[in-house]
Amino acid sequence: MPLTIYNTLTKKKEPFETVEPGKVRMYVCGPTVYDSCHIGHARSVVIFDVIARYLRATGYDVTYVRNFTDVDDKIINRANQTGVSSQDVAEKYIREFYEDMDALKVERATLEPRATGHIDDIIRIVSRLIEKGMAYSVDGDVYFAVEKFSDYGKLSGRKLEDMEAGARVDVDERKRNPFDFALWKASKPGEPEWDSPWGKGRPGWHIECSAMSSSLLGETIDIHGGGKDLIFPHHENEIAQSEAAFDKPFVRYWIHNGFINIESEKMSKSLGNFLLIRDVLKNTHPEAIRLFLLASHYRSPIDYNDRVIQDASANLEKLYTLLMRTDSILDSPSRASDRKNGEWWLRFCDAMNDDFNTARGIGIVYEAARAMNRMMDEFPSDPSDADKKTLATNRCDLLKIGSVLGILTESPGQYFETEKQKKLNQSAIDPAVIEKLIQDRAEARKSRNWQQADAIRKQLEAMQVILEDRPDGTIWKMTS
RNA sequence: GGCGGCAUAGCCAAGUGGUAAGGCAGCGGUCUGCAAAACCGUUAUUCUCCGGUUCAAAUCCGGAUGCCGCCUCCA
Repeated sequence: MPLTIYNTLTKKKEPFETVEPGKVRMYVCGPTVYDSCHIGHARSVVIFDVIARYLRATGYDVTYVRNFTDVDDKIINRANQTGVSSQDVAEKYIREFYEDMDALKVERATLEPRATGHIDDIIRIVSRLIEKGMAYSVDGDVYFAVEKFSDYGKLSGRKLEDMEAGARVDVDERKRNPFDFALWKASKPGEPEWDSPWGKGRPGWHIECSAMSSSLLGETIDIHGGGKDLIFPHHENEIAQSEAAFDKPFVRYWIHNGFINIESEKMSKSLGNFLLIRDVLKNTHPEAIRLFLLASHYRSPIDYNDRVIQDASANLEKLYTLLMRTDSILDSPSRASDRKNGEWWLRFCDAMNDDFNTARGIGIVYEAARAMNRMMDEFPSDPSDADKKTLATNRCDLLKIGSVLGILTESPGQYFETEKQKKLNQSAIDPAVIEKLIQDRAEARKSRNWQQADAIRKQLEAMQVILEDRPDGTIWKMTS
């Protein structure tokens, strides 16, 4: 099955055909850098990270642009509140964004431009829109005239006449239509500003994306993505600006991800339930967060709560347990060396080709895991080379899928060690005490003193320590 | 008021015309000195409800109920 993508513009799944065969040009709206990133940002960034990885894994040459909007009212407000410059605010949160996304194992985009790096492009487009009569300037501000763009509303499915003028829009006498939006804003004293044909000022919201997208990727691009909330007005306005300026379709496929609720409630500042990525990372493995984010379809709303995070964590552990087991059987755990596309990879691609159905893809991962465990259960104590080869091929598929989802990137040993360490730090139990008890138990077992051995097991259980007796010795894990 | 979405087992979640993936939890079993891990079996005659179309519907159409989102520079 060829790749199909649900296009917000047409409200249908469509076969994916790029402007230039084999090449994908995609642009995803990055953050306005005025505050720390929350779990909702993580969802959007991780989803498009996976989309880019998948397109590359299936042979596309992908140019992925994710911007930073680093000049904006919210940044200026933040700067005024905290008494630092807008640039400092932006720098701080760009730095945080990278810290958070690196921790979540998000790959860097091909290009990560900043709005302030494209002021010339912005001015050029705004001038052009004025020349074409699609925009007008008033007192140093420039507005886009929505009535001049006949397709206005085609993305969000709204009609200007339906949008009850003035209902929830500030009435501004200087605007010809209440939905006209600012392309350029005259600066007030102390605000960031650039010279322009309309006087000193700064870009309005939407225009920076049109500028960066067209200058870095071209006037028609393949994919433009972002959160659902951006459909209106942000993306609607981007279409208006870009298509009015260039007279070409702006974007072929619009992709929008759904939102995250917290305990069934919308995240909002007023409810105080904004979950920052850095806080979630304190207690949850980054790959478990990715697993949680990808376990539902990207357009569905999802709920964040302890239960689903525990599920994701348990599932991740299950997969690393499997990898550890395969590695104990395989002499040299082949990595990308065995590049053959096995059954699991092909089935995974089938799922992903259906509008990036990661939920189904993850289901296939678990099926593969079960099949591999079963295979190993049935192995003789000294498995043949043919057995090992089959296992290695399966393992290779699993890791290849993992490299698209951004999971299973650690060695199992490393994974279990860091998880253990993290839980130990939280529980304040001395590992030396645990090791000592395990030794005592080993001796009790040697002398077949089962009562003593079980007593120690119980004692350790009370300390959140679970024992696992293996042929080559006893290992231990911390619970939750 | 306008636009849109969702409703599948105790929980999470795929499935958009051909007879209900997967995960968690539960129960029974294999393995184990006991466990753990792993595996096997089992758990929705049925997809919010009512009509309709069809040889065939969780899937399409109409209606009802419930929940949610956007229309405020929120991912």
